[in-house]
Amino acid sequence: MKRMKGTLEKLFDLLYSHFGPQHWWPGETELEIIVGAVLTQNTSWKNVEKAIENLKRAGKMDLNALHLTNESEVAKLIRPSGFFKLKASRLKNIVDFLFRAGGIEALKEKDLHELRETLLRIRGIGPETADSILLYALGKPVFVVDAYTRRILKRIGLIQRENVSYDEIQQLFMKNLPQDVQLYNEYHALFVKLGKTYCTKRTPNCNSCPALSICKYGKEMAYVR
DNA sequence: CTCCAGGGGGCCA
DNA sequence: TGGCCCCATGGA
Repeated sequence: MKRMKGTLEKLFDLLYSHFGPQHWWPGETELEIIVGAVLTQNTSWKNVEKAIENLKRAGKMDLNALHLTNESEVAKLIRPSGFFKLKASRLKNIVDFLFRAGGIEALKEKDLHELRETLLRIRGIGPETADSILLYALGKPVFVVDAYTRRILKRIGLIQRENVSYDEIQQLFMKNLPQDVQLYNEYHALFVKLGKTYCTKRTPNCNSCPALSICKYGKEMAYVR
């Protein structure tokens, strides 16, 4: 992997000037962000919204309430987000952890590296979910890599292989950009925006993309072999 | 009808 | 490690 200081900043500027600030994560509270991070695993955000709305309406978007609610009841409420039994179990795992940790606020004091490792040990919390929680709920400078990120990087030619690891992509950004929470927040959100709008699987070329300069720009260079 | 969506874990070579 | 399969609803 080559060094590419400057390149990623320019890509960010192109995205930001085209789409503007994204005001992420789409959730009102830290708990809601964490819940959303689990529910959106391989699931469209539209379906996640319905599940979150169900939880709110039932008065369950609250750490204590959620902790006291049994798993099958949670499963019933989050049904629209798919994989509902699996996700009810995963939600219970993270909620129990938060409860035992003394609440979300208490987590912010912990060492970032140790906290990430701890989150990754929870069943159902993988790298993307952990990093989403760290960045968007806890305000830690961690770059989130998701399916859109991969697809966009691949399409504009910044990565060439199909099997570039999560950590490899994350390091690409974190080693070449300042460790800035607000920058990482916007960058990932902008990738999702571009991904949802013009870089889906159903739009395999960039011809309809108004941010075409991004594609042309990326294709001139390859950074990850 | 088929394909896809802001993953993660288990299993096997 | 790396590839496959499973989990499941709702929209295109």
